[in-house]
Amino acid sequence: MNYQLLAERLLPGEYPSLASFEEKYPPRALPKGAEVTRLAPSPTGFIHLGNLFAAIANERIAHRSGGILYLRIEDTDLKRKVDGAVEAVINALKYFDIRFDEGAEIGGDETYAPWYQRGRAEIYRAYAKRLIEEGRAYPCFCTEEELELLREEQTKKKEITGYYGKYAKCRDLSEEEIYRNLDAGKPFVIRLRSMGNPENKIKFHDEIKGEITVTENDQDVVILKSDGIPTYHFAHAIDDHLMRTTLVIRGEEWLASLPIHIELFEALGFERPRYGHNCSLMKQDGETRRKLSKRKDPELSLEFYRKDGYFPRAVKVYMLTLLNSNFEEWYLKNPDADLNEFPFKASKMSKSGTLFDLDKLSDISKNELSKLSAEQMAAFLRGWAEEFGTEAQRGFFADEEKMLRVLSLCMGIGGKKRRKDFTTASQAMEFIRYFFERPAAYEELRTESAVCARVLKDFLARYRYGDDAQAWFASVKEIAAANGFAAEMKDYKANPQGYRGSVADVAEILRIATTGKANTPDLWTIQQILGEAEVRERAELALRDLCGGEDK
RNA sequence: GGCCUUGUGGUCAAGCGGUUAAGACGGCGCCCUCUCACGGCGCAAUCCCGGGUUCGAUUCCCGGCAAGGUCACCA
Repeated sequence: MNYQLLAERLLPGEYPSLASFEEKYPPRALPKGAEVTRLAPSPTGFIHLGNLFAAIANERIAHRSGGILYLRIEDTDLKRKVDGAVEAVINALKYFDIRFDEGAEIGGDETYAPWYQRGRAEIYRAYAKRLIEEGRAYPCFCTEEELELLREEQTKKKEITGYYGKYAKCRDLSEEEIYRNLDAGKPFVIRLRSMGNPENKIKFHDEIKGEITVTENDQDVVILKSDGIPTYHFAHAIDDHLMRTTLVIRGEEWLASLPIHIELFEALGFERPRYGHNCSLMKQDGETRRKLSKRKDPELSLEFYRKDGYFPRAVKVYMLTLLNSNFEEWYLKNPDADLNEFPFKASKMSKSGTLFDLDKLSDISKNELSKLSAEQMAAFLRGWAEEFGTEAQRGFFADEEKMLRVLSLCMGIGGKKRRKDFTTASQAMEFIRYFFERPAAYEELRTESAVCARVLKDFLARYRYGDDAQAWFASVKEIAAANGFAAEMKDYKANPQGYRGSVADVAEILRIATTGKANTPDLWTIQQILGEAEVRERAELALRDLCGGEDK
């Protein structure tokens, strides 16, 4: 068979020589050891935790080594295209401090452009043409229906499904048959003529998993679809070679197609990049666990974290602790270090799927947020409120000075110990709400309401706004004593039967009256922030609404 | 079903022939001048199973089992 002629018939016209591509996209002039990594999403615009997970690994490895991280868009499937998706991806990642050096919509060095695969059609076809000329690729005229039938037949016979060996009908079509089909105008795809044998096992070094064995590929995979656009596999081999990628960190789901890629690189005569296949994020689903799915699991979406107001650095720290097992220890020792100083290593990446743990994330969030100054916290909350908060919540920021005092109190700024009350912006806004709105409801009291009423009346009679914390608490003790409560905790503990309760119960009454809640930071400070008139007002209100206005 | 990967407390995990089998999150208990938060102390809880190899296996080998991934003209 004259492959030369066939190639010309299949992909007519002049294509740039393969050598010219090598020239146009030369090896990168980077210092030794510098890694070139990439992110290659399809333009659905949906970027999720799994993407972020891989993105952080790629970014860290590239930049730790003095290399390059670039963004390539795999838009070979039109069905997946969504407008504005690329910008969405870039912005979402920027939020987590992941920046590209070059790539689609990035600017930077354009030597290796175009970054959209649709813009590289000529390149793929040129290589496909060469493969046809060499007899390593051939046209296939099978329809999708035929392939479907084949699959059913194979399944029924319990044989391996796919287009290979004796099942590859078009692999050995005669020259005559090929041209007859072509003349009839039948659509065709280009398939690789695989030379592999699945009996052969290949040892392979994976940067994350270590030594693994893979089976040789024997599938005559499609490399060019009937519209002349390459499949992922073919585009991957060509792009990562021409863009001079040194290390491909990608999801574990690609491990199964590694044999195809190995054969493709070999057929094309390219040196392979190194690979690292990282585990996926899992979720507990009843008895079993499964890969986080974008349809079922809202927490997979990055949007979920933005809406809830998770602090970006916290999410990043959490990802890092999952990504590198020694990160947590390092971070404990260097709590204030720049995250980029951590010596990230692909070999420290986990081999097995990890269950996503919201509790852990919350804990990290509390710690991260507690490191902020009141000003930083206010800025973070305001940013969140402007985008996701209610009108009322935005109103909290009207009095900036008050907001700063509130945050300082809730974060323990100025005290001996930092408080850690906040996990997310939405939770924090709810937490500080009583500073800005009167209680709409009261948490349950341990003390009967008639007694509460007396305590509140006493409080109203004795409250002096000018009292310092000590004097204030002394008067709370007096109120306690006057109403049959133990003024000293020790006394109460020594003789619980002898009292109606302790000063703690009295404090609870006052706390719930002024905030509606049983648990808050220091009450005296809260009252200082609220102001005398407001404190009295709330006590009166509580007397009426909480205690039914009971007198005596 | 074939192939590949993975199997240490509830979760993330150190460990890589001899350890009281780290640490973190979560849970529980106690302490900490009024609650909460913070902090401190403590408790419970783990080497998937079965065979080998070895004086000795969580660690090495084999075989099971389980979980996950993948088998498209999607990436």
